[in-house]
Amino acid sequence: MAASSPLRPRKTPRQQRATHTVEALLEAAAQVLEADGLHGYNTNAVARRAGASVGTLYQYFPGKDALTLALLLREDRLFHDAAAATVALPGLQAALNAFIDVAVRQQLSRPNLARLLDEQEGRPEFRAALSGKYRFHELLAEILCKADAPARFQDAALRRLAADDLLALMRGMIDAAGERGERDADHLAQRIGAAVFGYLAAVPG
Amino acid sequence: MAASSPLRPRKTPRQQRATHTVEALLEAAAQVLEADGLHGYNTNAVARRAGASVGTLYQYFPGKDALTLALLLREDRLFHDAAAATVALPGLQAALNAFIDVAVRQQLSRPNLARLLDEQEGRPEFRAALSGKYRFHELLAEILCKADAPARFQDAALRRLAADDLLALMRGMIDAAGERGERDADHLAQRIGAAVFGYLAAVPG
Amino acid sequence: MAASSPLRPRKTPRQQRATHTVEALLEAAAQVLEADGLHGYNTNAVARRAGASVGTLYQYFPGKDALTLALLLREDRLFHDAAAATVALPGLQAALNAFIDVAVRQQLSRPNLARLLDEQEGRPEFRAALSGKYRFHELLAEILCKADAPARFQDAALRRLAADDLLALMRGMIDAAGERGERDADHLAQRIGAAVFGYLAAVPG
Amino acid sequence: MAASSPLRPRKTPRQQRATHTVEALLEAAAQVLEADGLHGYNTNAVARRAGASVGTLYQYFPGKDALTLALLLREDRLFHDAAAATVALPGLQAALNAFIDVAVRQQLSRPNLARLLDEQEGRPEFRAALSGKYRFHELLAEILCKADAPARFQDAALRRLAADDLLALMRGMIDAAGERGERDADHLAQRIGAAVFGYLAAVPG
DNA sequence: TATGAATGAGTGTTCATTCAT
DNA sequence: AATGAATGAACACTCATTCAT
Repeated sequence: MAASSPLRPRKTPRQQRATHTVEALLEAAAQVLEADGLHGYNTNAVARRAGASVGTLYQYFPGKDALTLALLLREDRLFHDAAAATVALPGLQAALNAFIDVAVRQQLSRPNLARLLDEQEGRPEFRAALSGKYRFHELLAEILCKADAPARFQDAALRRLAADDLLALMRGMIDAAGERGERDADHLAQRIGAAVFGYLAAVPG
Repeated sequence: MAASSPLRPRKTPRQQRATHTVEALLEAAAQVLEADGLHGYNTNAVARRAGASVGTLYQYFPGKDALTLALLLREDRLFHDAAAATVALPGLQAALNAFIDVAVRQQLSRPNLARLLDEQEGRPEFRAALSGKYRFHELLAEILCKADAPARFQDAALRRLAADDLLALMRGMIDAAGERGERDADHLAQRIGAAVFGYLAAVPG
Repeated sequence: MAASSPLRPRKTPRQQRATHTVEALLEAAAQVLEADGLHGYNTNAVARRAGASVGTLYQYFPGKDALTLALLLREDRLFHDAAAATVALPGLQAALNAFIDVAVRQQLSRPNLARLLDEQEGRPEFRAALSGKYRFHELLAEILCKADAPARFQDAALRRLAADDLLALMRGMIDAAGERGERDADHLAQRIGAAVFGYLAAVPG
Repeated sequence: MAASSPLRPRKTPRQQRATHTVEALLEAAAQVLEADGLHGYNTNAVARRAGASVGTLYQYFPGKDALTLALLLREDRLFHDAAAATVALPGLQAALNAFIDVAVRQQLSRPNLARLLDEQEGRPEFRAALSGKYRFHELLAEILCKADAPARFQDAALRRLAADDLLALMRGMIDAAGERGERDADHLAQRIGAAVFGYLAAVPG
């Protein structure tokens, strides 16, 4: 199952030790990004912080971008799993509020990491690799399908657009809040809720 | 009194030719960022596209960051000037809608540039240099002071927070729309309006 | 008395399984060189193709050079054994033609491998290890001693020089033919024969 | 005229200083190959020996291979120019002897360099770039057209094959002689002549 | 002053080799 | 003995910056 794409992980670790190493590398990458930003994010620094050598890093990742992508996917999966649980909540409002809450807490926990990864997601190299994964849009869209959602969101295209807008809106507000050093997740979630529900009520169909 | 800060332009061009060169360099920087992204943004490429030499670039800018900052300030000023005109419009709704419109049109004209500069604005090196300039927050805050705005925005802290939130929300939505290739500025502005006015109506005071 | 030279095989395999492993490694090395050239020739690739691990490779060979040398010796021995049989043939012409034929067939069977090994033979690290082995010169020189050979090859120095020249001439022509993709061994052998016999007839004594 | 192929020189030097630098880099590459072999041939070593920095090397050559190719072309051109002058000599024998002489002297002057470059010429990356250049075959073929050459070389295919064979034969003999440390160019040329004229007289048509 | 050649620290990546399991 | 994970020195290459002309 190992692949030779420049972005796919090089080999699936078979021994337990190897699994630990991969985990350590991803966590180190996250820490370096959070602490030192893109500027300090280089393969040697990541390996060092992971307590490994560069060579080890390259055993599992065919290049720096592959490491970044793996980290992106890891964070996205964390968010996706938590967000998926909110979809089932009864009622549009409860589900959306929970969704917002999950997003806020995830992004505020390591604000710099979250922001930098958001930026990385925009890179053309990653678009293809990310397009099929963790579709937050679809989770949101599913929420917008709920019985008590405005009727016009029965339209799939509109729903999709709304999901995109809301995700972007949330990301923008959370990233900015993180950059300002905000820590009060509840307050931020409330304000985001105001924008989100306002959007849903008023967006032209 | 001319300064030697690593971010301040090296010399204020007094001759017309010099002004022209600086303009060409900034425009070249903008074009490179728009077309090739951060990846292709290097001093040699900028100088080449400007029809100048690297040496010339360094005559006017003490370093790459100073060039980036100058570009940031240029774009910010363009936006600021257009946005400032909207503040005087009568009524909260008219002013805000105009403000949104200005923001959408500016950012959609060169979506990649806008997004990349947004990212750059977050860099610590630039925070100090940008903090005193072009305060979009204050423009927005001024709009929120209007007679027909919700009374709770008389509170300066709340107003400031709302302005921050709204700017972030707008940026998030416009950047994402630009990344998706959206071109219909009016439609985007309408959707942003929905979120903005919803936020203002519902944000907890 | 087993040695720890960096070129001598680490241990003489006594068990059959070990012999088999060593064979597999050598054959894998040959295949990698033939298919991927020097560029693809690395210990991990060789081990993988042999169905073994790098660790195993290093159990039998103290280093990459030792592996290369062993391969060189294996190929040389193959050639030597076949060539030695030609020496006994009656008459200079028959013997020489047979010798040429053997050389052509051996080198054309895996032209890239042959060429790359020829190049490796020149490396200083290998000179000493190869100098005492498989002396093709001596086989050729023996042929040049035959009764019907030109009388001036009674001189040992001249004979030795001629043997060197002829081997070099043959290698050069076969390598080039292999590189061009020639497959007709007989035709090539004929042309080589023309040069070889011409040389013997005319070389100044 | 600057190119973006990975093998074409990056920019044509315009200032005199730059021309000197390029010359120095090529000469340094030649010296490193001659003295330290492929093992010591790396871009930093070449730059250092040229009294330049790596960066300078990469201003003129887009990569190590491009440097190697440029050196190959330089050496080939030297040989080609000298060899071309021999074609006009009257008579097959005089021309061929002169050709051999030129080849021997060129290759013996820096035997290791000559051999290593011969090896490099075989690399697939270079085949295309070299195929249209300096066609020694054609020079030799021209010589084989002379009035006093065997009539069967009127056939173009046969002539081409003979030229290939003779070049290969010469290279093989000279490289081997160089490796053995031979210095007597005249003697070597005589022996090569024996093989060459023997080939021409006896090669099957 | 403008040019563009030169610099070299920094970074990504490879691969021969070692060693814990 | 065999495995394959880990190591790290070595090397290719970039690019912000300097400086001779």
